[in-house]
Amino acid sequence: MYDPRNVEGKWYQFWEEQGFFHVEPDDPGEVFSVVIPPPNVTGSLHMGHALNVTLQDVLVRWRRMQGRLTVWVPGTDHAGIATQHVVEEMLAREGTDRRSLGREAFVERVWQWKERYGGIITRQLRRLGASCDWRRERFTMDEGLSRAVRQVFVDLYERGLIYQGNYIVNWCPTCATTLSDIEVEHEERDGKLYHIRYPLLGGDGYITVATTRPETMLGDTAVAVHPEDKRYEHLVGRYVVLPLVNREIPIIADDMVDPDFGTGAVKVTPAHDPNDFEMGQRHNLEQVQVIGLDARMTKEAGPYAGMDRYECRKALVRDLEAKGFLVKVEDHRHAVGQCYRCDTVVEPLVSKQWFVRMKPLAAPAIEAVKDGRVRFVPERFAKNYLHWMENIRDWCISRQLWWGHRIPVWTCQRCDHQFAAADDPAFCPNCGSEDLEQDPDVLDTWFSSALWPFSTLGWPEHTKDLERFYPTSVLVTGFDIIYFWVARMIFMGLYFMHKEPFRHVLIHGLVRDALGRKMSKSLGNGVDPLEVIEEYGADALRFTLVTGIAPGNDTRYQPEKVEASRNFCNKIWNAARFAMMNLQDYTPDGTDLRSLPLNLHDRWILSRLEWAAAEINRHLERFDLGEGARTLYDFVWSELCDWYIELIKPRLYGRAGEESRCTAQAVLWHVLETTLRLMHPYLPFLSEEIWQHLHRVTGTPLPVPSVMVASWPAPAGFRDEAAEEEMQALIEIVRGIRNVRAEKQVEPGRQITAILQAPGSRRGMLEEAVPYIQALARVGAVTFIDEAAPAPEQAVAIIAGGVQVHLPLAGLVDIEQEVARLEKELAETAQQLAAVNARLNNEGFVSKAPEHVVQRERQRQQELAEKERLLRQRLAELRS
RNA sequence: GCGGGAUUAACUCAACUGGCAGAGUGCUUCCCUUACAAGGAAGAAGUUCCGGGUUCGAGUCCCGGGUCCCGCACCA
Repeated sequence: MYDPRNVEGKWYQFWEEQGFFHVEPDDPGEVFSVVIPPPNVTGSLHMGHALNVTLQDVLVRWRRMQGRLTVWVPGTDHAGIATQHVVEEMLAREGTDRRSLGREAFVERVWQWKERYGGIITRQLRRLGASCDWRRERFTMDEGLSRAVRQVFVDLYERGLIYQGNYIVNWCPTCATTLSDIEVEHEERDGKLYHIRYPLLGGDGYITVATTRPETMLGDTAVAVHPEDKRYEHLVGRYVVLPLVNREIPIIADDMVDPDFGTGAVKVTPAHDPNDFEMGQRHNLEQVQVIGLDARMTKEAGPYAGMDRYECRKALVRDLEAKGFLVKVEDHRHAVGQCYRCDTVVEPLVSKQWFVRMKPLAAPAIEAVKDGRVRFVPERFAKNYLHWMENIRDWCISRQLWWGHRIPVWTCQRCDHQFAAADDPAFCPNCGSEDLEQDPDVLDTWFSSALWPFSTLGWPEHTKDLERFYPTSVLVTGFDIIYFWVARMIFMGLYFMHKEPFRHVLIHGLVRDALGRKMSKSLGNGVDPLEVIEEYGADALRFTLVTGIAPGNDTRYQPEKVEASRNFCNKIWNAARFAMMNLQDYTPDGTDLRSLPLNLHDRWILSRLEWAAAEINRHLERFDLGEGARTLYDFVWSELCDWYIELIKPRLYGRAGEESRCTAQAVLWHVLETTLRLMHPYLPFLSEEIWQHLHRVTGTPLPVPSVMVASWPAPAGFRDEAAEEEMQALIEIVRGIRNVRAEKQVEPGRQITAILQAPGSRRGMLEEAVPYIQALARVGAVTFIDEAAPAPEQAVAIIAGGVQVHLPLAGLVDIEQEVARLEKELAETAQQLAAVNARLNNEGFVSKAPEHVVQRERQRQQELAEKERLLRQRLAELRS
């Protein structure tokens, strides 16, 4: 039984020590380069990583074997909020917090933490077999990448593409920082719609507004209606008195108001709602901030000051009701924005933040995808990308955190001059003062990861790596970060490198649990890949993750699937053991296999192997890793193991003479060795273990030190259609006999006799195959009779592969049963034949279908007609 | 509201440019046959969600509908 535990670690260490993962930019060859989506330093490997990394590793190992100059750049992301949280929690356990530590000391603690735990995930990637070039490992906060971040910031700042402004942003009160638009998740929730009466100034009536957030009314600075709304036309321009607050605010008309929603009149709170903010700008409305950074009411909220926003809502509604302003409260389902990190309801508020002006950056990034310089696989994701890019808003990049790239902007405390600088400045370039203050905020983590494809290669230095490996060949990532990351890499890459950062984006789905649920900490349904590796091996996990997946689609993790993969590994292991047992006295001597007296099944397996190799290659080219895996599986199990190995057993045991034995050995060696290379991208450890053994056992010097640097199988002209057709017939005959044995319940050990009636075209093949039919179908004597001869008595007839096989089974043959069986088969055959005939008699089909399709149908027609003829003949004999 | 997926054997999923609907698991029967019981042999199992259409031919393309899922959106 194969035990991966004793195998995997050893080979990974060997590969890494031998430097097989590493290449130099000066090395020759067409480039295949990949950058890993950097996992969070705080993270540990989950199934999503495992899938993502396996896909990359399969592609990388395959291309490397193909001879491409292949580099896979690994690294980790500093993950601002997540990492800061982790360290803050640690501090909390120590009974302290970051504020008592102070900024510098806190950042120092985070670095310590990173040094200590940051390596966990990269070690886990090694366990999976990831063939990353670890000498190129980077971290988004290391010196080089920080330099790149500063350079980019300064550049964009100086070109006016980064600006600072007072705008409405998303604020997470728990994380105490702003969030970009995409970091806010909208979730439908049951809420209430409050209808509140706002009295007109002058006391001659009122206007009723509807809101889901009554507490924000304290910050209302207008009421808006649609300009064409007849109901309110006469009120536009008048004022209302804000209840409880007694502020006089105008009634304005704005297109944004939907007359059909609520009462058609909307309260406007420019300081706490993005739409209201815009409306406020259009109408020059005052902003009154009534909710603070701590999600408590500010002093602007008067009597409500200090209350939490939800407490305030309750109190306010009570007061409105008491004073008769509340008209009604309706149930209302609406989307509430929540922080993607901590699920806290986000508070929109106005503050001074840094933004990236997106329109000019987005335009080329849209073009690059539209004209196919960047291709999404599957293509449909391009649509999402384009839609988002085309409707993009400016990107809020400042975060009120301490862990991250600090914004490289300084303000002179003497002359107020503000400037960005790549290097920490000693004095103000304007007035020379040394009294400078740096902006306290840090950048959105995604700002640095947006640079990843070129910053990891050395930018802003003009390195050889950058020149050789950029643009990268393919980016492999999940659909969930297309906006966060992929889109941003594309515009940054185009802007700073003038070239798209990658040619293909391979998108994969989520790994869900066995019930189809998202794996999550709160559900506790996550499966730890490391535990799976411990139990089943990395190869089994890898194979599981890539089998049966289609690009972009989610997959479910089911333990049975890993078992199936583990079994596959074991199957290969046992087949290899068998092969090696029988190859101990064999050493490949470079003889061309074609010069050997090849048997039918030799030619067949060589042909099938070559077909499988071409097929796997084709699937990999198309990023169809799942189909490639399936092809490999089917070839190894259903062809190599089930048939070829069984067929050569008599030969290997010397029953067909020494020459036949040597030939079988030569073919077996070749097929196994080639198959190991074919499987290596999927099953790196197992293939290496066997490949090394195989060479040692057969005393073959290694052509290269490892299968991972061996060459990818290339076509060698072994395709043989005739052999495949004949072998197919032989398989059908063997199966036919086995089937009859099972149906007639012939004892497994009992040998039976077979009498063959075959056309001349099959005669040679069958005569050669006699010993194999005997071995595989447990047949004793095999005799041939003339095609025209009458069928033997008391025999069951099988019509398969264009051949009649008679099995005399005295005592087991019931004529009536036999007639019934053959009639059933005849009916099926006749039906199939009728369908084929109908197709071929159809003028349209013959004239319009491609030649090879018509040809195949003709072939089939012939076979079916022959089968039908033989069945009828046999039935007639039985009935006479 | 707009967009996108999914829908195929009991379960989980494949099926490239339209060309004989396939695997794995499970199920039934038999077998410890000198690589492998994590195995071998044989077998049962399908209205490809429904209804139209295009086509010689549709799981695949088009139109309409059902169910489930996911994005995006300024319904306060």
